[in-house]
Amino acid sequence: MSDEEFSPPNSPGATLGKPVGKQSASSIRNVAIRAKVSTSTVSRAFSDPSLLSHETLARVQAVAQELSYRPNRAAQSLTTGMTGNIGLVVPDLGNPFFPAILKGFHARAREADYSVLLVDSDENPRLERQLIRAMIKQVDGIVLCSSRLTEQELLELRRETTLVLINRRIRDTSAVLLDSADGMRQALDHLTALGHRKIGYLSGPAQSWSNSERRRGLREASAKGNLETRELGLFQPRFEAGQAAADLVVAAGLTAVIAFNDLMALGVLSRLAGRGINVPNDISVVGFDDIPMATMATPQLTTVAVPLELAGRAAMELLMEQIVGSDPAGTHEQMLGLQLIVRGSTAPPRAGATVGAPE
Amino acid sequence: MSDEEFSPPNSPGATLGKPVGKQSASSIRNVAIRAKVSTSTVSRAFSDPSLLSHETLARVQAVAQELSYRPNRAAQSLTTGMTGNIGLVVPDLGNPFFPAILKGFHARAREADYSVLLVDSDENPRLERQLIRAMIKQVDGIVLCSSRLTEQELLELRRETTLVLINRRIRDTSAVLLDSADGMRQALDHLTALGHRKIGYLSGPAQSWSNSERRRGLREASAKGNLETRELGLFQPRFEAGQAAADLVVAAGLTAVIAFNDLMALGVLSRLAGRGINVPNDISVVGFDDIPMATMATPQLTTVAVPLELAGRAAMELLMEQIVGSDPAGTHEQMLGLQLIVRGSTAPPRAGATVGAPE
DNA sequence: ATGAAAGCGCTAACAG
DNA sequence: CTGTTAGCGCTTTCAT
Repeated sequence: MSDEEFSPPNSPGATLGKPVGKQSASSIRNVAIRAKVSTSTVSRAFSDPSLLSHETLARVQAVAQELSYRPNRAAQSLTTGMTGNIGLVVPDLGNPFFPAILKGFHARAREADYSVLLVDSDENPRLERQLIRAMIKQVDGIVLCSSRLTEQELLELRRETTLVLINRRIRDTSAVLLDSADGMRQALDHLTALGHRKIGYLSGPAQSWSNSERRRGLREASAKGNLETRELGLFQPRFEAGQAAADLVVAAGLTAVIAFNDLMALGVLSRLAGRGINVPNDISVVGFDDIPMATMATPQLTTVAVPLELAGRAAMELLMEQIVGSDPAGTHEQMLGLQLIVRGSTAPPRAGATVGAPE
Repeated sequence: MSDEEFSPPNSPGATLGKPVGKQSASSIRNVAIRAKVSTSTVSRAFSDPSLLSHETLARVQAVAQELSYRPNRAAQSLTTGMTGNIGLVVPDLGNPFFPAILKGFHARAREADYSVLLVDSDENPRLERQLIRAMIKQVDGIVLCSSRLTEQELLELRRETTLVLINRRIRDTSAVLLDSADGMRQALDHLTALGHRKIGYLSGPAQSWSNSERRRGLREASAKGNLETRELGLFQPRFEAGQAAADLVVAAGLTAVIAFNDLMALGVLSRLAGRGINVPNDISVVGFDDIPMATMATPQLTTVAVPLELAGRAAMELLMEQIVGSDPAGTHEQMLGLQLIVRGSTAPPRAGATVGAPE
């Protein structure tokens, strides 16, 4: 009933326009003719050269070369059912997290001669659903980064296409997972080693698997006692949210805070600086997610590095395993480790421990 | 002769694999049958509903809805010659500059119901050429960001597809330009107003149009006298290059430096901090390119903001103008302004002018 | 080892 | 307004 699913395209350019489809310059036919073979032979020259005699193969290749012929993917796709495209859905390109994944993903895809169809869902589940539907027929598989869809919807999707999830875990579905719980453990170990006892965590989006993992890490660590943790949030994973959160951190009298991601961490830093509070001497700040160039010049910030490019590659790998692999139904999970990076002056809490203060 | 152009795909997954193309679940035919009309009618229901009687239209839509039918783009593309895809080529997704453009681009493309095929050329002209060739038949047009190709090659491309350039200018080709020369002027005005007289510019890639524009701005400003400028570089637009450049700046005894982009600027900052040099009191640093979250927490850095998302949108707009527009041959240039952003404490040079120093 | 023929899903004349 | 016909470029039996 809703006009959402059907909706004949109405925007400018929607109805594929102009160029009437007569004949294209270098079709398989032209090659066939000039090489004095049938189109089937040309086809075979590309799909399985071993089927041809050396002579014909050479001749066909020569002609193809000369006419700079390349098989038409759309036509191929019609007959084979395979598109040679794979889709990547990210919630927000503005978040540096995702281009990094995209980079690794694209690199692996290119090596395998796949094209990448990109979609930015703007953190909007409705839009995400819509865009996925729109591209599902154009791709051989889809990778969803930190999808905002319900498990229900994802399982449904899984039935219609090959699916790989990044940072999301549902049954019988391949996924690349970043070991956020362990990252949290590392961060807490670090801070407690420095003597911090009152540590806050700025919680990210509710639907975020990473976030729930980090919370799990947090709970497990505080259960071991010896430190008091405090969850703040939920926040949007944005700079501005970090700024707002900074005040809460101060009010709560925490000596250290771990932010859902670098964007927020930088926001915290900025607000703290604005209030004349020294980092890390007054408050230590740790940020998840690795945006190296964003935080590299910010030595007062400790980060938990996430191997994003690797995750992208891994996702493509998992996808291909299902698409061309021997066991299309087999699903796998791959867990990638995080790593704590301490750059410059990380400080123990002011009232705190035995170590001498830097600076 | 080079194996580069031909090369039958050899990598895993290259030869479009498995699913043999029998019949697809909900083709136009099924809809036609169930709606008791011909396929043409169904086709028309989507391409130009006004051609049908209200009754048939309603019926067809109902059935289509029910079978969740969507026209197959590959098939459409075969007959119409239009793919509904547009390609975007960026030199490096790792550079936050490009995802920002991509974001705006994607948003506009989506509104017009186009899909985005993304390509990362890794700053490698050879790869760029190759990847463009590979996708040229799959798209209705291509947007090239800061292309590393020669003018020659670009003009050739222009003959084979619809082309829009971002930050590159060649004859008879639509382009979105960012007014870097003016940005440079703003930066220099700012610095000279503060009393700086010895200002350096960390030059970016040689092929970069932005870079040559900025150099032009620099030369024009210094020609007006009253300040001594110094060009350092060329550098790769990366954090590490900024670190290296910082030492040159110090050695040259400059009081202010303008970096080709934020990444480099952050590199400079980091190195300067490492050497115990205070920014902005000892040396003022200005960075081009807007990566808001990267520099927002770095108030000691002044930046010249580049309207990236806007540029992305504009590029898509220009592209559509040619693809579906009335004047396919007409090419346009669009110049977008930059804006200087002074965040926190920008200082006059130490030995310098009349203004009181902050802090 | 190669060719002939059929058809993938769709659109575009051309009738009516 | 709607149906019929003929492909678009390619792959795939099925012959040979």
